[in-house]
Amino acid sequence: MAKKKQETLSSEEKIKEAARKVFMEKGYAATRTRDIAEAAGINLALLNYYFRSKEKLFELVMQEKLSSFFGLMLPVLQDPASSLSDKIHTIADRYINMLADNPDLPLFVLNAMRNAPKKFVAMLKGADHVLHSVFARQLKEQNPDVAPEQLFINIIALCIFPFAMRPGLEVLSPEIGVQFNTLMEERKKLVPKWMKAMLKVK
Amino acid sequence: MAKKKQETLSSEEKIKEAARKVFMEKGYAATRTRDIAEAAGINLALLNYYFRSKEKLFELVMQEKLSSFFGLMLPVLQDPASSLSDKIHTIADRYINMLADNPDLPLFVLNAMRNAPKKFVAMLKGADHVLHSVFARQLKEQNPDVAPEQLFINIIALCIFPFAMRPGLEVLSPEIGVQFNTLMEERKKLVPKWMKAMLKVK
DNA sequence: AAACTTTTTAATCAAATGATTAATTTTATC
DNA sequence: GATAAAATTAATCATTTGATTAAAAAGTTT
Repeated sequence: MAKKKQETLSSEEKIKEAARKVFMEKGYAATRTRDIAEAAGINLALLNYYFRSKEKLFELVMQEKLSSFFGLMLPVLQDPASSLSDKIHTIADRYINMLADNPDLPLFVLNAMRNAPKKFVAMLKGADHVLHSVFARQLKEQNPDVAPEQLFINIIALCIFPFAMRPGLEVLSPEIGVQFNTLMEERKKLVPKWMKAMLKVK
Repeated sequence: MAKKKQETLSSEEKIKEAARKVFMEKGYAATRTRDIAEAAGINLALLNYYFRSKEKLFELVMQEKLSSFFGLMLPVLQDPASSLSDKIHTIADRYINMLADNPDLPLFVLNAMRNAPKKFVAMLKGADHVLHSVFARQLKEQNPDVAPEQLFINIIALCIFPFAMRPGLEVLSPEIGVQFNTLMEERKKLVPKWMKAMLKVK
């Protein structure tokens, strides 16, 4: 069972796990350190014993989440060996897979970027060359008439936004809610096709 | 001057204005009623005098924002007189215009939908027929091979997501930051073209 | 097993926070 | 201009919340 594993985790790791869960679900401000302690099944004081403060613990989680979020994209953008089509396919496939398992990640990352742009800058030092990446160059080669930024925004938007707006979609159309996973699965093939079609637009 | 107008606002209206501003910038949990009182230039007790509680005031603002956010889209989706192409053009144009003036709106709405799906359901009662709208029917007519939900998601994603991810974009590529407004202006024409191209994808 | 270190706990603190109260000032009504 | 109603204020409450402390328990070393 999953329980067995949890029980054998160290207190430090139990707190981290709980912090990931609660911070992702409620965000920094709405999270109480007591929520985390309770979810972890540990004494509140242990949180400060291991992590000094709520903020430090949050930064740890944020660092992790930003890494897994951008780590999935950045190496692909810079890969000189793969074609543009390959890159688009890989990005769509990876993001849709990952977000199916981490539905709260997009909103968490968007909020983190908005609320702490400075820390965020520091974290992504060295990753700030999207515009001069191999990916951008390949986009430009394929379609010199549209700014590569536009198409970069598009692939990210098409892959990630559906997950961010899922709760809204479920209200606007309950049917979408029940078939959401299927729709996202379809998107793995559709996004590359759509991108290909958009690349032809002048 | 803009000041003149503000000074003549009633206390009630000053509080609402300040609440809009602070809630939009920081979200519900991170906002202190004292922040709002200070921004409004009124005594803290007046907030409760006019609005009973922080939560009631927030719901008022949320109601307003959701209305302006969805009110822009829903009538278009149901318009039997306009063509599919017209609808797409109208939606892109309106959203990009509106979000240029309200950059925090997307994240605010996404968070509101995620955090209070129940209240959100109540608010949008009667607007829950995206899938059976004229727009959805027109999409289906134009391309029976792709679920209309997919293309509905796409136009929303292409228009709204760039604003939600703007802080991230500015870090990933400072150049995008400076030319953001220009890029969004270009998108008014590009989004309809892209949608047209995507509609042909089987 | 004594001495020492690390981990864990219960109790508590100080500051922050949403809300209320009672008094005062301003505005409207007669 | 007196009287009542509405608006505003300063002071205060009760809780919540992040964090600390001092003591106890568990684990390690010699």
